[in-house]
Amino acid sequence: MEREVRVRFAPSPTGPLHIGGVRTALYNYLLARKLGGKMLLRIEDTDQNRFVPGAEKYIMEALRWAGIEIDEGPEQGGPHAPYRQSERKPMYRQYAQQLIDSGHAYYAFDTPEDLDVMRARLTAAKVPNPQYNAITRNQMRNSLTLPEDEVKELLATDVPYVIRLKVPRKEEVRFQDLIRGWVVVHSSAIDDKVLMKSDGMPTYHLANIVDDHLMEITHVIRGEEWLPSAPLHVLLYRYLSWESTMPQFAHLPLLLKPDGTGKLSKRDGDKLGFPVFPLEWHGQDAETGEPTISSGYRESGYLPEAFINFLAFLGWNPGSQQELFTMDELIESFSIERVSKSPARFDQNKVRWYNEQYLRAKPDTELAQYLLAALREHNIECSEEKAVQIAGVMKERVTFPQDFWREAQYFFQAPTSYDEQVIAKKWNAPTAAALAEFARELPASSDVSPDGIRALLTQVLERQGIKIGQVLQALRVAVTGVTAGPDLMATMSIIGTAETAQRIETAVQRLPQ
RNA sequence: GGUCCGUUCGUCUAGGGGUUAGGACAGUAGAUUUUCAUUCUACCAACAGGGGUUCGAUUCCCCUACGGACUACCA
Repeated sequence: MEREVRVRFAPSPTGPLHIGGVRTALYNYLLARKLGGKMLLRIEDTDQNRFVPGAEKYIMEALRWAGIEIDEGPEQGGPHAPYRQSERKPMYRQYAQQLIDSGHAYYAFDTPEDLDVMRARLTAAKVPNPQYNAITRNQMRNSLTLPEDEVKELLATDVPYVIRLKVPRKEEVRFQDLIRGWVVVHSSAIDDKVLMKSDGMPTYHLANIVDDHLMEITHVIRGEEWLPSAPLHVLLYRYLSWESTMPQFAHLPLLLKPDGTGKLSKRDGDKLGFPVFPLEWHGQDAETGEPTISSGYRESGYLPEAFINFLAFLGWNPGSQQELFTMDELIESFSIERVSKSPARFDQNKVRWYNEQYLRAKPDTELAQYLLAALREHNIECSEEKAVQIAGVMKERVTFPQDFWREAQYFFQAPTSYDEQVIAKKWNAPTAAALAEFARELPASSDVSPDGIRALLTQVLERQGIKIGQVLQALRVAVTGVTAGPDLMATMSIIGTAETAQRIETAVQRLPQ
């Protein structure tokens, strides 16, 4: 019987999610939806030392903003609750015990100092890969080397100990990665990983295998940084006798810093010149403890659709020439086989381009709301109708929602200064005279449409014997103060004939001829 | 150092034993526009190197180089 597809996104709440994490979540989500399965969110908080308050909430909010819906998780619950590993603590012990009973794991009583000494000794002896393994475990203090009685005694006391996996000395471990094909690693390259820490918490390796099994996960889609430890996970499935239902693995290519040196990390914050986080993050400096703010895509004005579309294409493509995809289209077209193997760099230009595309596709009435919100903040009255008109003429010229207000202020405020270059070149007595006459007649004009205003202007200029091209730049600067903007006739029409006339008169008075 | 993964225009990528190696972003030029932007058109620009296999390799294999990940009682 075909198993229901179940995938999980399993972040550790040690800070904000960065865009690489969002992409991992996205690919998991796309696969789940594509195959009619379930998307789980599991919080991997087994390291109590690295707990960061607010991180879990941030992760959930970021996913929600991005449009990645969770079917089972800490918030929504589900048949395999709880979905926080710290709350599942009692469940892991028995599996570690099972491994000990079957001879695949053992107790180790070495102190951190013992381990340091061991590593130092191996390094001094020029051992290529100092690790706790099939060879070195014989020289350490563990249930393999100590007499049985002593082990029992130690366990009965409160001497701290860990449980380690007994990795075979010589064995090829292989698995098939959905993206990379067969991956083979020799067991000698894997060390005797700690499964249970001395604080009673499982490590990632144990917890993730146990939870994936219990939660009936069918596909593990995670970052490439997990590739080297995947064989270890295969070994765990085998020793726990779960190999027949072991999930399929897919290791995603990393997201690199734009200069190509190293993977993107959350510590990059704002250092790269673009946000690495979906949402703004309020944290604190690791050394000084000072509060810090890292910018986010949401606050920078990126639309989630654009952000997601861009992110989906970082390491995946549909094989067609289509660039713009809604979430539903992404789901429809997604396949894990088309994820590329090689790492990708973030391209700021392209995210911006995506944002412009999605912004322009929105109806004017919706875009007008961005402007209206900014106007309210500045205590400026504006009818919805007027805001819709402005949005309509401005939409081709903006990248972010906040650009509407920034670029369109002259619709509400008369210019306080005028572009000097245009004035020097285009402002002269005949022009001023013609514009003055235009301004005198404009308020009485019955047709206030762009075409009507144009007709009046043409009429006035004809009387004066001036060509329209000679005065338009001057007129624009007189009305708006700046040289660039949407169609001037439409601009004047939106500003209103009375206000436009007044602005022209002001300019005629103030500017030298 | 060791293990593993990767390498097509500046960037994201398509392709795949015989192609004018395709698209998108960026860049450049032109057209449109009263301006700027948009839009349109064109241009620029890539198979890391060396060996094989083959009639023929950018494509398959090997080596080298380069890049990256991992190498914790972190995930």
